[in-house]
Amino acid sequence: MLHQVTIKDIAKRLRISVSTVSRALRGSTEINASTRKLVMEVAAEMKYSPNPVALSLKEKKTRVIGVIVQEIANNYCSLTIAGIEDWACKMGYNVLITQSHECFNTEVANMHLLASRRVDGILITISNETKTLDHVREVMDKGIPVVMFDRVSDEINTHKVVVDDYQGAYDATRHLIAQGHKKIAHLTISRHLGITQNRLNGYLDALRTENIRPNKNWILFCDFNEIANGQMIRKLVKDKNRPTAIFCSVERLSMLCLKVLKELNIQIPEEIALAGFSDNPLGKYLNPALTTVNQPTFSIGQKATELLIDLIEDEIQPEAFKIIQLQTTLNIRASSMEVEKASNVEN
Amino acid sequence: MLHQVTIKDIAKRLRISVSTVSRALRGSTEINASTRKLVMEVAAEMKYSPNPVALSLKEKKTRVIGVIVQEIANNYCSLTIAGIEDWACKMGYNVLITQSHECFNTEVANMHLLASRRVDGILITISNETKTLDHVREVMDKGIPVVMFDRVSDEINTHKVVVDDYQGAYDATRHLIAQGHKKIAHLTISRHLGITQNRLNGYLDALRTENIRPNKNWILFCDFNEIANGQMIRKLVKDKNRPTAIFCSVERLSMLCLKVLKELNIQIPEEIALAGFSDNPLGKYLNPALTTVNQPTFSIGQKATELLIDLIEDEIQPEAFKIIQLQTTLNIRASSMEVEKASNVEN
DNA sequence: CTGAAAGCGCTTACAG
DNA sequence: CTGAAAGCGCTTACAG
Repeated sequence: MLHQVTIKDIAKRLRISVSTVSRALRGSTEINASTRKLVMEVAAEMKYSPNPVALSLKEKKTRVIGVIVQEIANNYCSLTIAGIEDWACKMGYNVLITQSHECFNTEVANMHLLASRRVDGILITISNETKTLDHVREVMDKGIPVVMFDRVSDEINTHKVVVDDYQGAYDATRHLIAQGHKKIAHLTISRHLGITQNRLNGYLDALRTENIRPNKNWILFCDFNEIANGQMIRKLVKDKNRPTAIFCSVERLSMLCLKVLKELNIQIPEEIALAGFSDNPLGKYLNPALTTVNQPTFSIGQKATELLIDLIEDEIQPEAFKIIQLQTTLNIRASSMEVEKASNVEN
Repeated sequence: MLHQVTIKDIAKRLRISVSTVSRALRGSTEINASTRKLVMEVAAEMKYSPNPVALSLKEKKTRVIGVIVQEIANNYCSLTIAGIEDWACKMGYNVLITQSHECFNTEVANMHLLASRRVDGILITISNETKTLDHVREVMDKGIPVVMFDRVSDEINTHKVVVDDYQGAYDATRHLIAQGHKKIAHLTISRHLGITQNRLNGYLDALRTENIRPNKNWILFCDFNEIANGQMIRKLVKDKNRPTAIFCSVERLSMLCLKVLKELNIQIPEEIALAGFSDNPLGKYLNPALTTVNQPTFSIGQKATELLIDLIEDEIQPEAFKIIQLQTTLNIRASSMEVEKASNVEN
């Protein structure tokens, strides 16, 4: 790299000390106005820009926020990241993104990486595999604030930003019931994740309101083995006593359902209706258009970042941590509508 | 932030000098093996991790790569970013992502931000609005290497990674012709972008092979005003002499076409066939499943990062810069298939 | 109002 | 083999 201009260069040029240059640049009041003007002019002329690395070393602040998500290329994640970037940028912070790829060990390694990079704070949504939270406690003990979003954990005492998973699942299930369904299956992910429990409870409570007894065989906990998942779904829908509707807790499973049902030539929604959590803007163009519970992903990112920067910059720590719960919205589309209604579908 | 342990702490604990600690940690050969062992043990015990900020200041290297994309939440961008992260991570670099939001001024500001953050190199795909490249030249003149990907510019002499836009457009258009179409429209973006020109040329040359005269009214240059774009499309397809197929140069326009055609109750592909560049994994689930030209986005990110790190780390600059051209693949689906064929469609 | 000095955490040429 | 010193770019308490 060629030489970047430093305050030393400005000082030399003006034959004054670096202290004076520094003070002039920072707008210190104890500097002679004319000196200040001179320094500013020369700085502009030489295209001086302060070296943040030097500042970081001095201040022990990097103005960098570390983020751990599952997968950048995942639509949900990238929308959240956009929200994070948005708020961070406004507040003069930069963002360092890492991915766990849903692997616990990678998540732990990322935590250490971010801490060693001396980020000012960390935003995390935990992996599917994560069951212990020592790695999170460890960085918090080092004094690095952490805010959890989306997939959070009760074991960690800090600010959290989630969507109202319970309500979202409840609304979707109530909708399926309103369409006449009583035999509703639920496809979900790791049993031990908070969002799994909350969405499951929303589903169960919705059934309960209509005195529908849940069928254990219709609640499927899936993992990341798409082939095995596909077989579970195939078994579910080929059974004599099969459900007439399926509610999926994540987009990935909705898509897999769509695929399997098409392969088996099962009509949606005539034979089996479909609804699921998803934020993909293409959802409405699917075949059939998919009924989705949408999450305010961009806002989640923004809000989590706002809370984190508060923790970073506030002298006094809050006596109580906040749990922000954002509302989901239900988008009813062809995949779950009674057939006669489906003809005048939204686009 | 609480106190993070430094080499000074280790030195104090062992009553030796920081120089010795530093050398032991770095595995210098001129250190007594037993001293070295001791230092390593204490460092591990105290959970020492070197402060990269101090190193950056000394080495004038941050091991951070800056990236400028249009929009993180855009599927194409996030896939590329995943590839960038992948390679950077392997090489021990971190990535700082910024977004131009397709705005020239923001792109320039991001360029300055990244330079002032002292990134070791920059990866950029230019905005829709970008017509002058002085901001790119400026950072390169400061000694910060730049690699361009996707939307590149002839005016800048550096490594570039692109897909074979010409061939991708050519293949898609040839396919439409093979399906019996002669009246093929082309929807594209800013006229002055390289990718626009290349895709347009691929389209035109494909028509030429069959002696089909291009119709100027069927080549639409769109911008970001979705309403105006929608009206252009509506006008196109409501015309008496309308095309029987539309080839879109970007996903956004394919989706808009889909929307407009559905609104007008025009059957796809029976009345108008559709094909377009897109990498959305949901493409095959669309209604109808969309014929797409797919780009190897992940590889683009990886390759661009590889070339950038070469520029950063190699002592001698290459005498000639490379232009890497990656191949697209055509995925033929229901939106462009002759109806009788469409019945046994892939899923 | 201005300057010399110390210090942030680390490395390394120079002495010994 | 080990240590004291200088330096990366900057800020700021201390003197004057």
